[in-house]
Amino acid sequence: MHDHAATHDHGCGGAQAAIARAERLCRERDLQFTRLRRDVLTAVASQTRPMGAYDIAEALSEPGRRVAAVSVYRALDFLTEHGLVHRIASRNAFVSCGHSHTDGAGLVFLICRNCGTIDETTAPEVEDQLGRTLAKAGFRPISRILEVEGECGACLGQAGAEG
Amino acid sequence: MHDHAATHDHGCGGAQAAIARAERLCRERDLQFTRLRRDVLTAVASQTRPMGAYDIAEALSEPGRRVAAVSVYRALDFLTEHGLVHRIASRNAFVSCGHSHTDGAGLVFLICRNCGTIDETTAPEVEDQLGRTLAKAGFRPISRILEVEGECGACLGQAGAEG
DNA sequence: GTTGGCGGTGATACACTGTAACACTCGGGC
DNA sequence: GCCCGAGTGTTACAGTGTATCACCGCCAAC
Repeated sequence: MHDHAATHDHGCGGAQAAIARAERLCRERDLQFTRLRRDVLTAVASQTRPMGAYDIAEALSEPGRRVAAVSVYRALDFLTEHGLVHRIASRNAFVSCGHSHTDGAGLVFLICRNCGTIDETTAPEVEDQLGRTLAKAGFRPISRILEVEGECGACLGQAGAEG
Repeated sequence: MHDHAATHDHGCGGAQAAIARAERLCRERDLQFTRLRRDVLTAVASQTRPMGAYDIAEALSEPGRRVAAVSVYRALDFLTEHGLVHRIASRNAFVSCGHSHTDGAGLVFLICRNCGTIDETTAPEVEDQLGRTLAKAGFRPISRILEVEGECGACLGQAGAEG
């Protein structure tokens, strides 16, 4: 249950890509990509499951370097503000952004109830329909969260093979 | 900001309807609609804005009757389990269900950033599209949350009239 | 070189959100 | 009377997030 490997470009390899993207974005926007922010992003991006702020703080703490949760929150604020990580409201946790758009709009998060892996996709048709529904209701959207909990394809395949 | 009135069937009148619906549902399913559960539902249904569990506990406490948050949580568990109230993940708060379906599927919550009012609607077209997207991704959904933050029609109308 | 401002960080404390565990009450069945 | 189960009261505690202040490093100004 705890050693479920990444199914696509997350995992340890994904962390490097996330870091590279962050470095580029910070250079473009003249932002400081400090060590703490890099470390927090690395920790989050090395997992396919959402990490809590305190988990991150613990993961980053070593003998001789204690990272307080409050520092992690500040780094997460920065990273989420610039679309490098996303907050999963239903879990109070964070995942690295798997895309390169970094605008944070129109995302759908698929959270597997079995293995805990989070998949991040976009669904333009859903966004279109939702936009129409909101317009009809006279509501002007600013941000939205769409999180689906269920069973991912990998777990369904395993269950089918085993059962 | 704090005296914004209900825009439709919420408010003090909505509470009575919610209670009536809850009583009927509990009778049908042979559930206990106890005083605490009724009081919690009344408190939640009398507001158009989502209430935190501790807000509810405070609202229910009087001289001579202290309602602990943990009791409120248990009542909320019961009420959410039977679709009488909904949890707003992005706010860690709860609202009374404005519909009579009580199955909790396919709901969209519209949260006004200005007045804090929550509107609850269904959007079958959005659900259809989302279902197709999930099927294409090989993901079997069990539950989903869809919460939109923005500006409600009432506030947009006021801003337009004032500005 | 020193000073002063500013953004980021460290650290403590605190507020808010949610759960675990246990005792008690109340009603129904034996 | 006794047991039993559901609901509630109570305390304690874990998890999540913010406020506040001090410190540090960098850079610009003097």
